[in-house]
Amino acid sequence: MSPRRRDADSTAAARTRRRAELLGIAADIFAERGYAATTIREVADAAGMLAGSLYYHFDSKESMADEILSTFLTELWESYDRILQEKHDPRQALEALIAASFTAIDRHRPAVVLYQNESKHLGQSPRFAYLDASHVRFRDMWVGLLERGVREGAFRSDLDVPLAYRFLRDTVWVAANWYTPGGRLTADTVARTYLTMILEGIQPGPS
Amino acid sequence: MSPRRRDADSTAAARTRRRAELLGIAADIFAERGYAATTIREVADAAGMLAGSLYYHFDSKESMADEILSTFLTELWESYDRILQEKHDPRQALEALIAASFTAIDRHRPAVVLYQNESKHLGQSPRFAYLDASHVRFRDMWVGLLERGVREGAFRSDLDVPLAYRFLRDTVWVAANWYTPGGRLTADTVARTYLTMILEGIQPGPS
Amino acid sequence: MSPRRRDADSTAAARTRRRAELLGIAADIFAERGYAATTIREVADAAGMLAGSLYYHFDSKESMADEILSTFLTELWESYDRILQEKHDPRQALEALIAASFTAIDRHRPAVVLYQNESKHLGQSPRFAYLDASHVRFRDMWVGLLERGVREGAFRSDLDVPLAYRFLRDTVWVAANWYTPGGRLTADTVARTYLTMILEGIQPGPS
Amino acid sequence: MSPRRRDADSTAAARTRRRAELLGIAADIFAERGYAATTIREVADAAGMLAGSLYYHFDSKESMADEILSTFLTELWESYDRILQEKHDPRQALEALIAASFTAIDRHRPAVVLYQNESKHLGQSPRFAYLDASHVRFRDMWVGLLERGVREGAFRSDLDVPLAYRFLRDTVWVAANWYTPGGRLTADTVARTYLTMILEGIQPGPS
DNA sequence: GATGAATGAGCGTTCATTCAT
DNA sequence: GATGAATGAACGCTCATTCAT
Repeated sequence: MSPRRRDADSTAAARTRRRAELLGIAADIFAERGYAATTIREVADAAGMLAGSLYYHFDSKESMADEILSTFLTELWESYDRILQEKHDPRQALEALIAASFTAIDRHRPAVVLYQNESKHLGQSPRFAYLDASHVRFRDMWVGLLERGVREGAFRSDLDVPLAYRFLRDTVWVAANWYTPGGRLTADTVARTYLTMILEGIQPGPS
Repeated sequence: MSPRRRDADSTAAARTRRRAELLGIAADIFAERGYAATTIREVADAAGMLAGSLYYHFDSKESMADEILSTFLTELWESYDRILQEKHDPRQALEALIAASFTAIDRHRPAVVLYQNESKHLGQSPRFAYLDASHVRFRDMWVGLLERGVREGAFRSDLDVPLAYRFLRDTVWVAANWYTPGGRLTADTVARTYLTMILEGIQPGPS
Repeated sequence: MSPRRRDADSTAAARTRRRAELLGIAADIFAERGYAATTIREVADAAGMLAGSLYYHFDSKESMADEILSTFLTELWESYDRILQEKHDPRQALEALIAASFTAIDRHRPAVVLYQNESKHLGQSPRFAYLDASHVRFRDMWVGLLERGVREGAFRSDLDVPLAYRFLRDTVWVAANWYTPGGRLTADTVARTYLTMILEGIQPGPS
Repeated sequence: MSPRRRDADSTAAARTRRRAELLGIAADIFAERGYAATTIREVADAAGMLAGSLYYHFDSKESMADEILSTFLTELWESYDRILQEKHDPRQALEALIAASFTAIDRHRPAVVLYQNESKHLGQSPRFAYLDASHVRFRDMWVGLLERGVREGAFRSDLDVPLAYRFLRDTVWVAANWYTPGGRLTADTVARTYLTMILEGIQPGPS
C-alpha cells in the first residue's frame, strides 16, 4: 500500500468510518427513544459534539434515518437473495431466512427497531419509497415461499397464507424489541427455538 | 327527540359521550402517526374544533393518552381475569386468552397500537406507572400458564418458557398493526387461525 | 316603603349589591396575585360560578379593575376634598390627609394595592386616563400643601418639596401591602405613629 | 482590536457579557411592564432577536428573573455586610445602610423594582426561596439595629420598632419607582435628603 | 342569571436547521 | 471539522371572551 493510497484512505475512508460511527450512535438513540421523540441535540451530545456540527456530516435528521435504514435493508436483502438462490426447498429456505433475520437483528438491532417502528410513517415521504418497496418484496417473497411450500407439501395444506405471512414477519422482527446482543441467548439459539415453535407448534408432538 | 330523552341525556352522560368520541378520534391519530408525532392541532382538526378547545375536555395531551390506555387496559384485564377464574385447563385458558386478546384488538385497535408502540416511553412517567405494572402482570400470567401447561403435559416439555411468552405476547398484539375491524377476517377467525399455528405449527401434522 | 318600591329595589339595588360583592372578590384576588397574573376563572371560582358567567355582570376583566379603582378613587377624593375645604392650616391638613389615607387603606385595602401596583400599566389605556389625572391632582395637592407649609413655617425651610412629596405619597400607600384590617394596629394608630415619624423623625427630640 | 484582545475576550467572557446585556434588557422590561405581563417576545424584540433565540442563552423566563434578582441581592448583601462589620454605632450604621440602598437603586434600578413588585409572587416557587430568606434577613437586620439604637439612645425611646422597620424598608425601596439614574438628583443627594427627613422629620427642628 | 362549549389570539418553549468564524 | 449564535416554524397550552341554551 503506497503512501499516496494511505493518504486517500485517511480522508475518504476515515470520513466513511466517522459517518458510520455517528450513524451507530444515532440509530441507538432513535431506537431507544423513537425517531420523532429524538432530538438531534441528543444525538450530538452522545457523539460529544454540538447539534450544529452534525450538519457537517449529514444533511438532515431524515438523511440519518435514511442512511441507517437503507444500509440495513441493503445488507438484509443481500443475505436474503443469497439464500433464495441457494435453497430451493421451501422448508430449508424458510429456516435459512428466519436464521438470517435473527442474524440481522443481532447485527443491526437499532436499525431493525427503527425499521419496525417508523417505516410506516417515513414511508410516506418519497425519499423513503424504498421502504414500501421493501415491504412489497418482503410480502412477495414470503407469500411465494409459503404458497410453494403448501403446494409441495412442506407446509400444512390448510394454511391461511396471507395470515401466516404476517405471523412470520411480525414474529421475527418484533423480537428486536427485547433481544440483547451478547445476552443469555445467541441469535442462532433464538432462531432455532422460534423455528421449532413456528414449525411444530407449542403443544406436544405425536412422537 | 322528546324532553324525557334530552333530560336523561344531558349533563353527565352527554359529556361522557363527547369525551369518548374525542378520545376515539385522538386514539386513531395517535395510533396512525405515533403519539409524539401527533400534534394536538391534528386531533382538534379531526374533531372539527380548534386546538385550545380540546382543553375544555382534557387536561393535556398526556391525559388523553392516559385515558385511552387505562380504559383499554381496564377492560382487557377484566376479560382476562374472568377467563383465569373460569378456565383451569392450561390449554383452554390459552385459547380463551388469545381469543380475548383478538377481541380487544377488534374493539380497541388504536389503543392497542398505542399501547404497543408507546408504552415503553410513556411508562417512564409516574402517571403511566400502571403500564409497567400491566406488563409485569402480563408476564406473570403467561409464564405461569405456560409453566403449568408444561408440567401438566398440555405443552411441549422442551418449551423455552420465557421465549415462548414473548413469542405469544408479540405475536398477538402486533396483529393490531394490520388488523382492520370489519375487514375480510373477523377477530374470531384470526384468533382460531393464529391458535392453530401456535399450537400445531405450520408444518403438516401427523394426523 | 310600598311594595312597588321594594320590587324596584330587589332588581336594581340587588344587582348593585351583587356587583359590589363580585368586585370585592375580584379586588381581593387582583391584589393578592396581581392583575395580569389573575385569571378571570380564579375570580369566578372564588365567586362560585363559571368564568363565562361573570360576563353577565361585567363587560371585561378590565372593566372590573376600572370599577374597583374608580370607586376607590371617587371615595378617596371626596374625603380629601372635604379636608382641604375644612383645614386651612398646613400642618393640620397634612395630619388629616394622612389619617384619611390610612382610613382608605383600612376600607379599600385591595383597591389600594391594585392602584399602587397596576396604575402605571393601566394608566396607558385611555379608559384609565383618570388614574393619571388622579396622580397629577395628588401631586398638586401635596406639593401645594408642602410649599405653603414651608412658607408659613409649618415645615422645615430647607425641605426638598418634590422629594418630600414622593416620600409622603409612597410611605403612606405602600403600607397597604402589609396592613391587615382588624390586626394588631388600627388604621388610626398606624396613622398617628407614621405622623410622628414623618413630622419629628426617628431620632430623639430635644424635649 | 488586537488579536490579544480578541483572545482574552472570546468564549467565557464574551458569553458572560452577552448574558449581562440581555439580562439588562430583560430587567428593564420586567420592571417597566411587570414580570407576568412581559412576554418573552417583547424582551427578544428589544434585544433584536427572535423569541426562541433567547433560549440559547437562558433556560426560561423564570431563570432570567432569577439571575437578575440573585445578582442584585448578592451585591446588595455584600455591601450591607461590609457596613454591619464596620459601623457599630446604630446611627452611623443606619446612615450607611440607607446610602448603600440608594446606591443599589442607582446601579440596579430595574432589579429593585422587580424585587419590590414580584418577590411576593415569585417567592412562592422553591427556586426563589432566597427571596423570602432575604426578607427575613432584612427584617432581622433592621429590627436589630433599631432596637439597639433605642436602647443606646440613638433613636426615640417611644419608637414602634416593627412599624418603623416597615417604614424604613418601604420608604427606601419604593424610591426605585421614580428615581432616574443620571437625573436631577444623584443617589447620594437623595440618600442624604431622605436621611434628614427620617431622622429629624419634616417639621422645623428646635435648632 | 348561569352553564357549557367553543373561539382565537397569544404565550413560553422546543427544535431542526443555517452559517460566519 | 467543529463552535456559537441565531432563525423560523411549530408545539402544547392558557385565557379572555362569546353565545346558544
